[in-house]
Amino acid sequence: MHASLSVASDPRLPIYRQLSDLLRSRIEQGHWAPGSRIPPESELAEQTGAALGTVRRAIEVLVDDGLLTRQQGRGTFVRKADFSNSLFRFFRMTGEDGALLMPQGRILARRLAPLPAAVAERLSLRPGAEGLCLDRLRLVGDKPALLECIWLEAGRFAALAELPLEDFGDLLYPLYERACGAVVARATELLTVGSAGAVTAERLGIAPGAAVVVVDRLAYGYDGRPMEWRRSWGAADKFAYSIEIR
Amino acid sequence: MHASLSVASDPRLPIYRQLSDLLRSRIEQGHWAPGSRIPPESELAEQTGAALGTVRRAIEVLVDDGLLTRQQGRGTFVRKADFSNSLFRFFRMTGEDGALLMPQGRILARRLAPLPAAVAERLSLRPGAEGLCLDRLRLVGDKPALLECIWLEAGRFAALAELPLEDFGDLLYPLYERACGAVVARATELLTVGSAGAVTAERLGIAPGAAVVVVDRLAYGYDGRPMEWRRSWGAADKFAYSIEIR
DNA sequence: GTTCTTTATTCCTCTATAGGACTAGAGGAT
DNA sequence: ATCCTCTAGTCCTATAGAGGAATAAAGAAC
Repeated sequence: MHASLSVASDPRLPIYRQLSDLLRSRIEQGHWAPGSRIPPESELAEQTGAALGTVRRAIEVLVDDGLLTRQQGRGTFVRKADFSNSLFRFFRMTGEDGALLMPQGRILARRLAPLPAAVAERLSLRPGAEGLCLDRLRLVGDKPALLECIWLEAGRFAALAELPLEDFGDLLYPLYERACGAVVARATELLTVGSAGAVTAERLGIAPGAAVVVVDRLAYGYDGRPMEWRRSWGAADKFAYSIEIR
Repeated sequence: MHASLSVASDPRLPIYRQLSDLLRSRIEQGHWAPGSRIPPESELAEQTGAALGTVRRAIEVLVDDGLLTRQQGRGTFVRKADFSNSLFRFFRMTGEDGALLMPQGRILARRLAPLPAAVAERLSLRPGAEGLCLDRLRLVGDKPALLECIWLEAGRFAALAELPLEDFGDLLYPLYERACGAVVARATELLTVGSAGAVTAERLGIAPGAAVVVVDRLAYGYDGRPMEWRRSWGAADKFAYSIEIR
């Protein structure tokens, strides 16, 4: 327990809680990089003075929270978020034959502009701060599937303002990491239903006024701070989402 | 471990897994009723010959699965599912002042009829088996919010075919339990978007052809068998659903 | 009668320890 | 080269036991 544990946690909390808070802060502050292995349980136990079982319990909390993954015989790793299939979470995007198709991403427009007030607030930036806005179309098998409007902080993502549009590739989050050192840890999404405006409809290849599902996403880094805000539109007739409740 | 554990589980599995399988089967077979307390950990440990920590681990599995809840100082209980706020999971249903309102349920129609093939399949019943169908309107503050079409197996829910429509009350699942001894343990839901037909639109008080969110729900009992199928329609402009992803 | 104390029961936290299972890599046998 | 064996490192399973915390109910004190 002692020295290393007294960092910030409430000492009235159980040791395993204090320990998991400690590990969590190490991860959030980038002390352990995403994808890397954290020290073995035995070492953590020795360092912190807690019993092995207590360390395991602390790690379990973070595994349940999705921050760590364990692999027997290999170690415990800081989890890298994987959004590669997030398109398929809500939309049925298969070809005529039912086969899964790799979605493509195409940047339609890019511009620097002051962040809209609502976006700035969600990104925890001051209103009017400079932002980078990307209009993006995602295609599945050459058919438009999703239209996206993405806002980023201009300063942190300056590299993207210069990059040729052809070099953006099909996935943005790996690009953020490569070009700007920004790693997405988690995101929240809000789903609503609306109707397509003229431009949206044209780009998606649907009738103006047709129902669309709108997904607002706020993506956070490992430091817990919001990083990207995006709004996506998809044809409602392609939408399907299943959940388990109890 | 021994005697009591050898029931069905694969003996190559860890003891805590075998134990959780055993407890699960006890619950699913109604050996321990929903809401009731299961024997204390110490007693289970003694009965099964496993160590206390192993029993706790087994119970933990079922707690994570939502079958049990623990209460320090009181005991461990078979969880009763609570669907009372499931309406609010997907729809913003507040009054003009933003206050939450208690939803009402009103049965519009009831009839005995052969189950449609698709419904019979989902309920694991033979096609053409006799079913009980309920058309139900859910209101929030006197305004129509959700239209539901519910299918049940006629035999098991015979009591509902006789009950005066006024006596159904606002919540169905407690009624199933009172009148038919059928307890809902969990459910799966599938969300899609469609447009309102003439009848649906009229009953929901929206324009014909307006977008609606369709929720198909299949509810299961503690024995793991499907019990009720229902399809709900709600105005799409009231729909909002948020999730956390990582 | 109300309030406080005590006690029994139950789940929770933590320690300590031992052996098993899985992975990766080094080194030897064929 | 390929396959096998061995070893070290790591997480996983299981045991035993001590004391803490929350609950509920019985009994004592006022």
